[in-house]
Amino acid sequence: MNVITRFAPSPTGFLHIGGARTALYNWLFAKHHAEYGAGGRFLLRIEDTDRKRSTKEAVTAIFDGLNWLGLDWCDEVVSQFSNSNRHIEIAERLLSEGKAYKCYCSPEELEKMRNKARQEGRSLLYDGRWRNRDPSDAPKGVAPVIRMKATKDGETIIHDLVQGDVKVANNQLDDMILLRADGTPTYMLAVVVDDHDMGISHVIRGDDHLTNAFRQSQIYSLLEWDPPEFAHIPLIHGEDGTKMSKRHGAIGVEAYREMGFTPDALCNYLLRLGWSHGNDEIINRKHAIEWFNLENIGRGASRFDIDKLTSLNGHYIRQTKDEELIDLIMPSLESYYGDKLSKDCRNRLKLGISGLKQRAKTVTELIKNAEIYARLRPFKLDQEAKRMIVGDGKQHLVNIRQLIVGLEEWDAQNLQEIIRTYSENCGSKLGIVVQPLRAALSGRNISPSLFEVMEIIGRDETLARIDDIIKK
RNA sequence: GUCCCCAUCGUCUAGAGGCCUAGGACACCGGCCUUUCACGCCGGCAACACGGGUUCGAAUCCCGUUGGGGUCGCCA
Repeated sequence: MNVITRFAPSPTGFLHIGGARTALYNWLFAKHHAEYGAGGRFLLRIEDTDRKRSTKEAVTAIFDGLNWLGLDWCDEVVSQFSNSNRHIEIAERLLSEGKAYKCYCSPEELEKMRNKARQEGRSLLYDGRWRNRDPSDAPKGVAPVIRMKATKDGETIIHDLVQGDVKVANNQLDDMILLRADGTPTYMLAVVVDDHDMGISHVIRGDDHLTNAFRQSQIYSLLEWDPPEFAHIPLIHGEDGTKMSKRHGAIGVEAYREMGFTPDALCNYLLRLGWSHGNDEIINRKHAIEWFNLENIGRGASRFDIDKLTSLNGHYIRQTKDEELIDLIMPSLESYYGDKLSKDCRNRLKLGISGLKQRAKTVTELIKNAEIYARLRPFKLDQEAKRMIVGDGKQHLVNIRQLIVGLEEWDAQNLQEIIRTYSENCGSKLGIVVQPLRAALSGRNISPSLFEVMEIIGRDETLARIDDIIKK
C-alpha cells in the first residue's frame, strides 16, 4: 500500500510533547512503508485557518522542533489558510446540492440554546433549527453561517486502526459549521478537503479528534469521497494523569532540548510511550522504522515520566561518539566561560570525554562536569569540597605535591602508584588522601577518576591547582 | 450532564484461553565493583480495579459496577 501521512498542527504555540509523538508516529509509519512497503510519504500541513490565534513564531517553533527531532517531511509545507478558496468552493457545492444550508443563529442565541440543554441534562448539540426553515425567514442584515446537513438516522462507524470499530448514533452528531459568518472555512471542512486533496491515506492523530472523525466521515460521504484510514492514538497525560494542555504543564520540545535531552532519546522515549515491540526498550531509528506499526499502539492514555526519559537520555549520551559530544558541548562551554575558557579545553576533552560521559544523564550535566577541563584556574571550592581540605586534608595535599612534583613519567598509572603507596604509608584508605586532591583539582567532591584527570591536565596545571589551595 | 474511549507493579509496558508461581524497563531498596560520583553486574520490593458469567481452564472472552480520560466552539 502506498502510504501518505501528515502532521497537521495548528500554529498557536510550541510543538508540545503530544504533538511531537503524533509527528513521530506519522513519520515512522510513512518511513516504514517507504522502506519495507510499496511507498510512503510524510507531509506537513499547518492548520492556520484561525487567523487570530496563528502566529509566525509558532510556525517556526514547529519547524525547529521537527528538525531537531530529525523528522523530515516531503514536499512543500501546506498552509491550510492558503487553500481557503478551494474550501469555500466545496462548501458552495454542498450548498447548491442541498447538502448544506444557511443558519442565521447568532452566537448569543446558540449560547442560550446550549445553556438550556445543559440545564435539562441533554447534549449540547445544535438542534438544526435552520435546517428546514424557509430562507425568507432570514433576519435582515445578519450574515449566515453554512452548516452541513448531517445524517439524522442510523449510526456512523469508524473502523479505527487503533481503537477498533467505534460507532455512534447519528442523533449524537449535529450540523457542523462549514463556513463562518465571515465566509471563512472552519477546521472541520478544511481538514476533510485538504486530506482528500493531499491524497492522505492514513490520518494518525490524537484521541481528542475521535469524535471529530464521525463528523468528518459524514462530510466525506456528502462529498462522495473515500475517507482515509483513521488511527486515533491515546493522549499523553501529565504526571497528574490529566491532559497536558497548553495551560497545564505542557512545554515545548525546545524546553526538553534546553534541559539537555537529546533528540534520539526523546524519540525513543516517545515511541515507547504508547507503543511497544515486545520487551525492547532501547530502539534506535533504524529499528524503529523497521518495527513500527499501528497494531502495537496501546489504547489507554499514558503518563509522561521524566525519570525514564532521563535514564534513556543517559544511555544515548554514553553511546554517542566522543567527537560528536565535544562538538555538541563546545559552543556552550565557550559562551559560558568566555575568556575563562582554557585554551587546552578541546584537547583535554578529547582525552577526558569518555570519563565524563558515563557520569552524565543530560547534556546540561555533561557541560557542568566538563568544567574540570574547560575552566581556567583558580577553582572556587564548593561547600562539600571545602570540607575535604580541613583537618589533615591540606597536609595530605602538601605531601602529595612533594611526591609528584618530580615524577619522571607523568601518567595515570604512575600517579596512582605513588599516591597509593603514600596512603598505605599513612595507614589511610586511598579515598581519604585522595579526596582533598579531588577538591583542589575540581573544586568539588565528585569528579572523574583523579589520576586520569591529572594525566590529562598535565603536571603544571595539577601543581598549580594544588598550590591555589595550599597557599591560601 | 451527553456521547465516546480506556483499565496489568508508583510509572511505561509484555501478555491474542492453558507456556503466568504474570515477564521486561524506569524509579525505589540491598549487595558487588571502587579514589568520589557515575557506569556495569547481582539480588529485592511491587500489579491483573471490583462483581458476576462463559469454559475442564480466564489477566486474556461477555455483562455489570467503580474509577480515569476525552468530547460536546462561528478553536484546531
